[in-house]
Amino acid sequence: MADKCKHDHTALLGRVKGEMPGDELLTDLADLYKIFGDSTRIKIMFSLYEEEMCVCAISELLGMTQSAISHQLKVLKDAKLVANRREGKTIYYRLSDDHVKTIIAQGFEHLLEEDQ
Amino acid sequence: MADKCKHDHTALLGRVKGEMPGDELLTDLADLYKIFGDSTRIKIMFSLYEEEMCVCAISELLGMTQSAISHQLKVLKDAKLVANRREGKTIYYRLSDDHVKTIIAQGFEHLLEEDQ
DNA sequence: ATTTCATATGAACAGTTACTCATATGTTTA
DNA sequence: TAAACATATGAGTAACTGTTCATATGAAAT
Repeated sequence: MADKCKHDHTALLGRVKGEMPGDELLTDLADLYKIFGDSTRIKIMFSLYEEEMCVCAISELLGMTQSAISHQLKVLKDAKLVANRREGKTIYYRLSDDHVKTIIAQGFEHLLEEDQ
Repeated sequence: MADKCKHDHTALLGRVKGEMPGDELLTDLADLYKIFGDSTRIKIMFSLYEEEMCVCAISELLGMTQSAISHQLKVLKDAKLVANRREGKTIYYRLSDDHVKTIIAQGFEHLLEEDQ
């Protein structure tokens, strides 16, 4: 699978392989970032940054259908990035974790530094 | 586009809209995370965490074709997440920014906390 | 009980993406 | 100059993803 080249990488590869986390963990990490990698989901998470919101409020805020928002909320909930509570017919969503805020803030910092 | 509901969200939406960054910035943020959301690219970035590597070394380390790695390195370079230098026929890649490390580390923290 | 309202969900479709294969580019060595 | 080597890149393809549309679920009100 990996193409051959004439370099001798044995020492380097030994070192790097030792430091690398396992495949499974790296895949999990990629899957986590995949969820942040969609503007609709990012907007949903930003909407919930300060306070909880019901589905139709998010839908109205983002100008998207309730169905589209619900589908994405499911993705976010499966990843445990948001949680919800029911109050009658209405379901309120919130960020489930302060890490979500930290991750978003970190990405922002990167973006803003780049602009300089 | 957004479905109607009987709730009155005017106050809430006013507040949240004021706090939300612009659409363009949120899209840029999603695009940044999109790049982290692929296990091959994550593995490449981890490979470069401690020291620079040439393309064929990465290819050998990950057990993938040189072409596949080169394609992904281009994505990473276009996003300015990696940089490279030439030394004869060989091209060495490195992380272009300490932010890359911070972003990865942040995601890891989230994953590890979840496991508890 | 039936209707209304808020949300969830399955199927289908269009757009995107990551890899493979073949080939091109750029550098060194013979 | 030609051959060998390291890397880059375009086209093609299979798999994935986000939205829409239609419908289902679950709770409250009539």
